[in-house]
Amino acid sequence: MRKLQLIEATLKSIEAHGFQGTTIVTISRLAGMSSGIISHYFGGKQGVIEAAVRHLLDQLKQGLLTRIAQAENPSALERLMMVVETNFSGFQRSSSVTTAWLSFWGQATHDVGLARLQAVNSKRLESNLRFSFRQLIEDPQKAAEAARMTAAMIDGMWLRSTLSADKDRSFKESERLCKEFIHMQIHRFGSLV
Amino acid sequence: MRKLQLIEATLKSIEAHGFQGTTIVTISRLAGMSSGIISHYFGGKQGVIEAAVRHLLDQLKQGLLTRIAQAENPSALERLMMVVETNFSGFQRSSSVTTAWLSFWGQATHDVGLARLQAVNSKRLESNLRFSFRQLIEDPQKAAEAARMTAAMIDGMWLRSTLSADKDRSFKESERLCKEFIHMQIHRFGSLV
Amino acid sequence: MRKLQLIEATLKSIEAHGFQGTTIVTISRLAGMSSGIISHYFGGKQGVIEAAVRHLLDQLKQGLLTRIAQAENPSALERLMMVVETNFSGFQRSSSVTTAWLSFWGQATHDVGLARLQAVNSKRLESNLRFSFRQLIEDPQKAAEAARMTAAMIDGMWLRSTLSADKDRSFKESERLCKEFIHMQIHRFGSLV
Amino acid sequence: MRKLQLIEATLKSIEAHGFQGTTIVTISRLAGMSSGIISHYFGGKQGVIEAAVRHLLDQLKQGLLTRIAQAENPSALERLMMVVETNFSGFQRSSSVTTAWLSFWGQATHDVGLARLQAVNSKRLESNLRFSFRQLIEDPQKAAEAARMTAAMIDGMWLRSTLSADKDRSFKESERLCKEFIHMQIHRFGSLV
DNA sequence: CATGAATGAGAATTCATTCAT
DNA sequence: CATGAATGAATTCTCATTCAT
Repeated sequence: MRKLQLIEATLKSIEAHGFQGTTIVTISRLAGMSSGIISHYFGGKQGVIEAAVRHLLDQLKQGLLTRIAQAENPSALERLMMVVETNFSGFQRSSSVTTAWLSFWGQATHDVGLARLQAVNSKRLESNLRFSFRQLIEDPQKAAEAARMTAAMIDGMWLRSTLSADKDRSFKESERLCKEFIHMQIHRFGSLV
Repeated sequence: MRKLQLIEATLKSIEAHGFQGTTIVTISRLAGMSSGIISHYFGGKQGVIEAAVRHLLDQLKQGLLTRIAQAENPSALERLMMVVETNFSGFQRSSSVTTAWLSFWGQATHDVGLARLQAVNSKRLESNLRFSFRQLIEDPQKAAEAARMTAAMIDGMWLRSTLSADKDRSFKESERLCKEFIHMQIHRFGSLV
Repeated sequence: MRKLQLIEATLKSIEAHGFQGTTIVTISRLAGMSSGIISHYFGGKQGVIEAAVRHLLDQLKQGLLTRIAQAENPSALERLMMVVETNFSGFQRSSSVTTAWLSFWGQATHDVGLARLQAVNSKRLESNLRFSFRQLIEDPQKAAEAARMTAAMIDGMWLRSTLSADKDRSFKESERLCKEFIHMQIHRFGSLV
Repeated sequence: MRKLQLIEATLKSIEAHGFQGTTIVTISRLAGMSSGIISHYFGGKQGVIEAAVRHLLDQLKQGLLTRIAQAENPSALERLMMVVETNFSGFQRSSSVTTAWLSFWGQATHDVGLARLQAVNSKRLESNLRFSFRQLIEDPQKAAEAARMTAAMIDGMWLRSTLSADKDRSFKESERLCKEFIHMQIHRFGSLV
């Protein structure tokens, strides 16, 4: 309840003031609460930041699960498309989220807690892709490679879009190219289709 | 001379203490100089940070130019390989540089100076790739797309390697896969070879 | 409450360390509070300085009002004496106040905020005097001149006393001479008495 | 030579940047010299400030002496007028000088060196006036009082003019009123004319 | 439980002084 | 003699954390 409001206020603050400019006061004011509440609920500033990262990761995970659940018995190819769509969903495109992601990456190298979370997320993306590719590409080696490349393509496209001037257009084009890349992979190596 | 030493100290400090933990004191101490020297040479902390980014961008630019100059009359394909090699060179893999890059990306969204530098760099990579792809792929649309995808692949692979546990292995594999991806593109669309 | 304590500490600090030697630390220490409190209450050092000036001006204004209120239906001449007495009252003679006034004058030429406050105060003294002189001197031109000269006499006497070695004696003598000067004026031009 | 240039630069700097904003760099830049030169010639910042005060006092002293020398055998009344004229001369009205005077007064209470210089100057003005008044007013007590009041009137008028919005007009009027005040004194007490 | 006033350590910046050239 | 690069102490301001109400 209040925790979630504070997490959302944290993302908003990072969007509005940047990671450096985000203080306990900017967060609590955006949440319409007192500054003391953050230490009370999260133990400190560090705590609410980590909680916000966890929230982003969870949104990504839940986004894919929801998509899969809504489709009935999706094919492997459909699942791959869903992975892409999830990573380029409106939520992941939103200013507050993109700015936060970038900041978190920068912090991750010096915060073991964030680093661990980041590693889990990174591996999950690749593993999700590999799972589906394996059903389409016979050679496990080739499937793993396809997953690895697709993961990089998704992250790279997302990164370049986030940092581009015309984000909306760029995100749209990125999603298209990622999907095309997946088809390219299957076309080349696929033998099980 | 002294300016370069301070820039290198800045990168070292970001590696050692993180972007947030980097202060004028950590930088000047690593450079073996007084704290006042930074304001004297760069006008302030902001100044030395921007100078450090410019330095990284310049290293990337010079790295490619040097590579091209050393080869005599490199083919378009060779040039593409050189772009990849430059982005995965030892310098770009070094801890101080990778941590700095990540931090800079995080800052770029709230610092117009850094944002501009980042935009220039991003466009240069894509434009370098497009230039070479155009000599190998007849359809300019396809060549542009190949450049765009390759740029994302390079950035994504670099990002994932930087954040991975076994960076060395990951960087090596990343370079291989990026090159393979270029070949894949030319194999599919190439008609001018 | 706390604001007033800080203002008094500011005056004490200027007395003890001079205007230049007065820092946020000397003020807060004299007030027995933390240094951060000044930014919290006054927005910064500049703020507490301006508040202190306002306080001095207010004391001067209230000093006269109180004096007038205590007397019942004072005559114009009595009011003129009260103006003099107020400007040479114990408060205005106190070290912390005299040092502060001198410093403020020095600052006023380069601080628009202080300059405005100083102008208000200067005009109030002259206008108070003019009001009473008009009831004693028929010619308004002469009354205005008397006010102007008396204001200068008061400021000049106060200034010279403040900077003199034997302040106490000098202030006493100054008050006497200022009053004598007023009588001199009325004796010369007065026609309404 | 160089010393004088630095003193003039000091006054210019106080005019341009205020007393607080005046640094060794602003002074030396205005003098077109290096920053080190000040320590070399005056031993430090404090030194050049004191030298500047001495310069102002000297200008005031010399101003009167020159005026007296130019007139041949001036009468006591003429000498009194000259004292007033000297204190309201163009030099004493100039921005760089007025700002400096005010700053010096503020400093004098916490700098024994400046305090001594200020005392000398203050006494000289009164003593100059007393010398002439004694030739016009028989009662030495009355003559001393006239000198004391005139000195205060001059300082007060100068102070109020310096701090007023329309300095030029105010200085002119001040000079007139000070002279009128002197005549008023002689008219009242004078018996030797 | 929630608030927000108060603390004080830490940061960037300024600047008088020094000293090698 | 003169310079100005380098130093580092001092200052202001920020802000995470604490705690009495």
